[in-house]
Amino acid sequence: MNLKTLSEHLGLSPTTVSRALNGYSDVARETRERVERAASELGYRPNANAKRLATGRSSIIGVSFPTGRNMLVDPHFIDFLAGLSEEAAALDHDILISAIKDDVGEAYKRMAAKGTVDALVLLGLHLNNDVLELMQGLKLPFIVHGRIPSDFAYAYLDIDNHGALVQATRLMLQLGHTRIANLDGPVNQSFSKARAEGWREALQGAGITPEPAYLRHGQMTEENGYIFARELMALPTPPTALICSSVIMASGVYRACRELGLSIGSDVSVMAHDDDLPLFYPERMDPPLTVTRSPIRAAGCEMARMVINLINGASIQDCQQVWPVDLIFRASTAPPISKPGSAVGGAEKNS
Amino acid sequence: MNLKTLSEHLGLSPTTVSRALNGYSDVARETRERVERAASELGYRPNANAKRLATGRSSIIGVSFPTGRNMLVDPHFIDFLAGLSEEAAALDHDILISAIKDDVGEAYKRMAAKGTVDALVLLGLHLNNDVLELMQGLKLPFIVHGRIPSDFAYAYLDIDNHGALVQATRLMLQLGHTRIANLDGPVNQSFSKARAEGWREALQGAGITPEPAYLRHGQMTEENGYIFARELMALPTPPTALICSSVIMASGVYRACRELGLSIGSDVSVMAHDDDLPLFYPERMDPPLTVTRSPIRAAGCEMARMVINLINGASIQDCQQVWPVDLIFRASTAPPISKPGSAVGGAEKNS
DNA sequence: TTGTCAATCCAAAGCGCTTTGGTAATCTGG
DNA sequence: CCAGATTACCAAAGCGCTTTGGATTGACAA
Repeated sequence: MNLKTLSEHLGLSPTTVSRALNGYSDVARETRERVERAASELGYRPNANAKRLATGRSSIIGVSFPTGRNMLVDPHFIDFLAGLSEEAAALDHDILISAIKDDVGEAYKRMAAKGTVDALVLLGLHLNNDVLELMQGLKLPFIVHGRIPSDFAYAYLDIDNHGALVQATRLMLQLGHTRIANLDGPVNQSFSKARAEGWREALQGAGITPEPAYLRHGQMTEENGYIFARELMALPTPPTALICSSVIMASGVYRACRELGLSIGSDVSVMAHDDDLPLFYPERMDPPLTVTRSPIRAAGCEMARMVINLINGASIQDCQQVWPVDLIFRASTAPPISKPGSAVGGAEKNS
Repeated sequence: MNLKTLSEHLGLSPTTVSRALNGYSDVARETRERVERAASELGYRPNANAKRLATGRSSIIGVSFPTGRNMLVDPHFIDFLAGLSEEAAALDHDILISAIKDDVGEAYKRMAAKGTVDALVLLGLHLNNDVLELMQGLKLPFIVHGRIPSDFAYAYLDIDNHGALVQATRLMLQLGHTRIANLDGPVNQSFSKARAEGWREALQGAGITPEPAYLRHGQMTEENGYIFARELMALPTPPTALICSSVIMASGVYRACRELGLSIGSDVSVMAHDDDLPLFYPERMDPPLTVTRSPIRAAGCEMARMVINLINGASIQDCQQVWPVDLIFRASTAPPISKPGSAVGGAEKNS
């Protein structure tokens, strides 16, 4: 059942049927209704590829992620993808995921030239990445999750990672901590850098020199949380507060503390950034985990809307958002205990 | 840069250029090489939509999952998707994920008629689902992850869930357990049913009547593992062996046992099915978890290959696989302790 | 020399849709 | 009653590719 046979069936021209189905005003209401009825009765669906060829639009938005295998097993990415695809579906768009193996630039060029997708959602961009320059040269609209420094204006959605760490660090400071560690994400990711800077600034604002050994970078896994916590607590002067980049990491920290016999919320304070991942519930942890919070799934939803706006001609300036994060206080953070014998720093302040 | 301008540039007809690029034999080797060189130098990429319209093939395989939100947050699904997309990319196919909201049948019909995808990969099918009958009516090739009873032959890949539970139950029996619980998946899923039947048969084979209270169905979450374990252990005659449908569930069981002061591997034996999920490592659990094992990611890879074969005309009979599972014995399973005072059943047999 | 055949190449007809640039009929107001 | 608007429809020209069904050439055997 294609347009031609449907139009013959109706005794109309393909033009009129097409225009009726696409909501043009130059077709009589009565005719439109007749066409719509026939189309649904006969189960007519316009051939997507013909439509795409004729219009030059595919209603498919591509999601690309550079690192191949690693990305798809990261719950952060997945939850983001869930939000994106859900909202895209609601707006009649499909999501095409393409696992890029090696040459990212080449893959983007290919996608742009092939015309399979109307726009690209870029994820997990590294710092000092030339991908933005490359995309600028292509005609394909794109939006980035996160921000990286660039001479160009581009569409993005990011959360306020810098502000999150400022808030988190200040909270620890207000509780009286001075030895505050930052268990950060991978060193080459922009969000990690923003977090590190927020941490540094908040400390310096309180007159404390950031201790380099208290800043650790790595993939946000349970494993790394565990390793970092063990290493930090083995320092001659261990931190009393640990700020983690993810709840997953924090769960590794909890495990390390349990092994070391450290009581979280008294011996050591722990907090993390909570992306609201489906399998990790900070409020159910023992003790409940203090977090800065911003659901990554919601970011996916919003980015679907934004990228579709972009396709429809919205200006780049209208497609730039930075989301603030909430600070949710729970039992994993408390004033430090001044242990006799290891009294370094102290709790001069009270919150 | 399209075919026409490229062919003008070369002083050849579009026909010849097209045929050269697509490897037809009726073009001189020298010409072909000249065309290929020019194409890569000028960065020519055939327009995907024009190609699709002309050939009727899209090289896109659709993945559909009925349950909307729940699915994308399930690590099992994600890891499967990772394998699928990786292998599909290697075979020059893209993956299109469409989150279906409400009417599944309608959505499939739409996909089939639109021609966006060459085939569909069906996941998470419920028992007594009419989706197979529906797909049979469509011309779109499809393959199912799992098996559900049907009058038709259809392509599928499944693991031997029945055999897995037979193996697991027999292991527990050989260790001397007689009160063996099955913490199964959702009741309306075919794999859960197969597992329940395997459990039942293995017990009956040993002359033991399956105790209905020992069979629990539910989503394979940590939460449910915890709840089921608490409930089972609160029975007047609690089981001494727990077989879980997933490592995730088992981690909930571990938590429950810790709380109850039960020592896993002596007070109670625990095992699970291991899909080889990236964030759940049974060998690192404490104690290491005995499992039946079959990487779900590998299933995704293989299904990509199978569905592409199917598109290329392979017979349905050649696209049916059932994978055996490995049994990996670790410290979480051991002979039961005959507690004085609650001696019900016993360890008559030795392995 | 002539017919045959393989080797190369190409014109033109789609694939199924949208969109441009109309035409014909009907409706206005003067 | 007529010029100009308005309304409702449609023919035909693409979109950029593949594929069918030749056409052309030169080699080779008869």
